[in-house]
Amino acid sequence: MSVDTAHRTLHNRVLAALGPAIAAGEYRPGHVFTLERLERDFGVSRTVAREAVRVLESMRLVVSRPRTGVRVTPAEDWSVYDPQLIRWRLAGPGRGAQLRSLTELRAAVEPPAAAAAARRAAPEHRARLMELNRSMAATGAAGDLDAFLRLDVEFHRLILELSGNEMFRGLAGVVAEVLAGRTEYDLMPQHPRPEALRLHAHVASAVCDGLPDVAQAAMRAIVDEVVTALEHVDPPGGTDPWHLPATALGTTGPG
Amino acid sequence: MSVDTAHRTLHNRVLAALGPAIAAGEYRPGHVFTLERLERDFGVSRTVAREAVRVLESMRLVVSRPRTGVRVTPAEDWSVYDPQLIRWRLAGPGRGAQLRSLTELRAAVEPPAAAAAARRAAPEHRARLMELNRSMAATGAAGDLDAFLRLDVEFHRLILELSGNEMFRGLAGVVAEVLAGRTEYDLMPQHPRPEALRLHAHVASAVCDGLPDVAQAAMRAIVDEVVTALEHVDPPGGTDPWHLPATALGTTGPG
DNA sequence: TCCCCGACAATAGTGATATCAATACGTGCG
DNA sequence: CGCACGTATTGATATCACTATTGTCGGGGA
Repeated sequence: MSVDTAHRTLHNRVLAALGPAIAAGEYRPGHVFTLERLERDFGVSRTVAREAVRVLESMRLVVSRPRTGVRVTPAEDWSVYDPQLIRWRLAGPGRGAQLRSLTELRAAVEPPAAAAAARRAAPEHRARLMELNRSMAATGAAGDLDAFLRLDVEFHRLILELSGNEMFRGLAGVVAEVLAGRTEYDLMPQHPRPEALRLHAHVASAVCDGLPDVAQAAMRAIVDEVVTALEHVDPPGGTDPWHLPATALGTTGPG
Repeated sequence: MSVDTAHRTLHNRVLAALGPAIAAGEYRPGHVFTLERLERDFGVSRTVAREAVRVLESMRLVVSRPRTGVRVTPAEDWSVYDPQLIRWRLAGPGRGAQLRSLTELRAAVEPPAAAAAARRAAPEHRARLMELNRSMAATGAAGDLDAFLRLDVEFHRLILELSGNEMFRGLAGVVAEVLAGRTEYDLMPQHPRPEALRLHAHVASAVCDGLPDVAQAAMRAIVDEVVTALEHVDPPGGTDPWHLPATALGTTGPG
């Protein structure tokens, strides 16, 4: 999207270099930068360096203290819900772990979100779900995976939005990233599995008809399938499934 | 907590004034500040004003553009998971809505987190749960609500940490705020309800014994009770339950 | 006459630099 | 062992030049 605006300013460019490096763990917790060092390394003024540090500080990646410098914070203190940090981690070596934890988060949130949507969504918005589902079926049958992904993302985003809960809605971007990550790593079959499509249809119609329990159960079936598939190919402590070829994984349906 | 560190720097003080005001909706989306205006209003230098704006920008409360100024963003674009923003909203008129949406989020996440804890927690950490639960029972019986709240918070925090999912763990602070908000507004009885305490015990022992389904069900009972109590006293579009006297609400157990 | 488009100028953020103040860490002395 | 002082580093200010954006104005075409 707004890649240009993201790098429009100098401090954003510093951030785009420093943030991912810290997020990737290239600097141990406790590592200390000095502003002067940042100025030299990035060839920027003190003003710019400090602005970058302020943003990093606001996501708790670093703390800045007089006489000490800018100290890297232990990862457990980071603001793990910061969209920018999520993106940085998804772009780095932590991608697998990040996608796994985000997938579990999805699995937790989307079923209740579907239930809430069935309970609270405005009537005029519910039909859009059915429409989306029809488009998904058509695009899936045609084998247009790109278009299908867009529709799948849109479907899940709409559920989260219709839930009427701003915290649920706030995860729309995360869900989009996870879905994109799945297809990117070939965890998606060439043609979406019919069963998964049917489950999406169930969610849509249950929300339309105002049946929270049905919507929740159908959505839970969707996300649980994704989670168990992930666990199955990735026993705790095992290798990173996102870096294995698709054939070794057994593809799963749309989520 | 670190109130001093939060206000240690000038830009943090500007932030502490501007952030809550924007979060409270005192400035309409589209409202424009100029840096010069901020300098004058807060009596700070341009550097400080800019640093504050950078942080606000990183939580997407504002966008800063040349020739335009610093424009307030529509609320639906805000980074609603930013801990600072959550705190600001909890401190303002949006407190009720914020607590409600956070409670629903809790209800979604904590049961799967309990299941994950039962599946993955390190053996040496599980006993601590039982210990905490015993303390809760003792403190609850003694009627020490403050100490009980601390233990309750600690209990739920531990579950989220033992889940082994960093996104779940990242909600520990949120859960603490919600629990504190509940007691603060007298939604808690003088003595915790025995049934709720028993449910907490069930969660603890199920996690200890590695029974994900039991842990999840018990935790779901805990949080569902809270959510339904909340819905019962606050039909959609109704008045704000957090501002009503406790007697009108019917108190509920620890959560 | 109206509308569209390009150029220009006003405006506010962006970036750089110099300088001083405040602070906290470490050392060494009492 | 504790306190004070030196100093390194951030915190804050002032001021400059640069740049991007937008609104406007004028010209030309429909």
